[in-house]
Amino acid sequence: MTLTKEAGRYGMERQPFASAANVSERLAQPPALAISTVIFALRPSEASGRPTLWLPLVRRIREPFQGLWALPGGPLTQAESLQDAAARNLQDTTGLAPSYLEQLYAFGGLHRSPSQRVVSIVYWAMVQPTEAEMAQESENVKWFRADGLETLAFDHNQIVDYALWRLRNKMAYGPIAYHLLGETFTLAQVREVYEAVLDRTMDPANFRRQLKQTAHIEPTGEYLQGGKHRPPRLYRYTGNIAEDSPAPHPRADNA
Amino acid sequence: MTLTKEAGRYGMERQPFASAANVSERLAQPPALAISTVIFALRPSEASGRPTLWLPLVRRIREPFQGLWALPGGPLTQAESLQDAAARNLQDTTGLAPSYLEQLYAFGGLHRSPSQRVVSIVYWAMVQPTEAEMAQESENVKWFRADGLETLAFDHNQIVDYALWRLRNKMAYGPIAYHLLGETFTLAQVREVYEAVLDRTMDPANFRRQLKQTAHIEPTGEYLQGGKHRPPRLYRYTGNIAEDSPAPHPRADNA
DNA sequence: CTTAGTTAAAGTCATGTTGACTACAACTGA
DNA sequence: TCAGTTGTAGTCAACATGACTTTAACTAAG
Repeated sequence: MTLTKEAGRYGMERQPFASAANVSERLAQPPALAISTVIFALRPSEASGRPTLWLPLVRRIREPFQGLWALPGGPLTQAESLQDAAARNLQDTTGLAPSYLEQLYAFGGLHRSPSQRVVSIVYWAMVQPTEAEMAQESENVKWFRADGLETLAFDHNQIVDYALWRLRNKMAYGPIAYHLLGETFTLAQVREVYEAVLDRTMDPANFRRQLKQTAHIEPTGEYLQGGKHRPPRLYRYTGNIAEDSPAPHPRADNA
Repeated sequence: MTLTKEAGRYGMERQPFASAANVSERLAQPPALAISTVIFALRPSEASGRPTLWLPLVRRIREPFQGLWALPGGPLTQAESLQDAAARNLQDTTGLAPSYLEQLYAFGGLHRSPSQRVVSIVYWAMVQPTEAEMAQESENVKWFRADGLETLAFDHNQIVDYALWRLRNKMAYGPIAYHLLGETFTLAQVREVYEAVLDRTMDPANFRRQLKQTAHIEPTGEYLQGGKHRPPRLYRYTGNIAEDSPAPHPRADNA
């Protein structure tokens, strides 16, 4: 089982190893370090009216990729941790507070940006659709449907795809779905989130049974009024997001 | 559901957001970027003789933390991707080829290093115990048991703990265990890996049944000779590591 | 007031998986 | 030949899952 055989498995490019002698040369021009954030929120689809995934993008106002849409991001400030930087991006872009925030991946390919080499540490977040209704669209900030995106700047299409993949993976287990909803919600709304993200219908009865067993939710005692039919019971999330599994390391960012 | 309430959930530190005006100031002194690798391998325990997890550490030969043990790592070369840099660390340190290599996490706390701020992109790897028997110990490179480590340099204890947590998590599902073994192995050896990493005994009969159903292995037709008892059948791993779930994005590092 | 229509909510049943356990086979060494 | 050990297969109850049925609660039309 040689290295060459193994290399194909995890996509490592074979390449002669640099000698340890030219350390000074390596440090000559360190790569730029950027923080970006993939922000997911729920919005009713124009067509069906059912909730679907959306994310905000910003328009590039300079080269490279001027005019194209890109993930919100920027350089890392000296005074802020990685997670703080991601949260600040989110605040600057949408004006919303993140209901969930987690590191996605560090992208460090050699040719992600045409001129200088850029290493991007990307976070992904979820915001609740309640406050402000995510209204803060402008000339250079716009919300897009998460699936079927047009061509974005840099490798941001791949990054969004990866974030979507991880969102779906985390959704399958763990109670993250609640962070796309408001403070209170009906069980049908939770199911709609699962159906939208995982892209398949689920039996309402079985879904209810499973939720009551595993997830930490409790009825508020109130009911959602205003509908045309029997008003559904409202619930509240009571669990702690830090114990999701598989999940990121709690406080891994703080040191 | 305010930001303050939410902040406690994922451990984000509340902090005034920097204004967008002082971008030039931010770029004045960019953080240093380092690549480190947590390398796991299987070794028989001195006491019980059963296989346990070990990892190689290097001694710091300069300040800060001079004399303490640390994860192998170094700066990022301009010409190599993040994963290549991690693989080079592994090669320089152990001389072994990685059987598995995956990004762990980007650690970017403000005070990880006393003097300059350092952002570390950490990978974790698994090597097979066969070739070279991991013999390459020296004055400044030594193997340690993964549990019960002494105090390491920087925040490397936390990083190792996180890597262990993720290894256990990945082991529970997915067929990564084979990457700690050689090309051929017995089912009992696989079970011993699970027992060592997950730290609990497993029923041999049930373990066999599950493996045959899910994991992709096939008998080689040969048997392991030399034991005192009935010779066990030898197996070979036939699956593709890229389809593990949950897993890192295939080729996320290449762009 | 009655009834049709819709949704919430709970229950039923067959199927598959899991963990604990038993039984048998194969081999070594005394 | 026998005792001891390990590989291998099978059984069984407990449990979770998916598909489905049934009842309850409510609105709106007639």
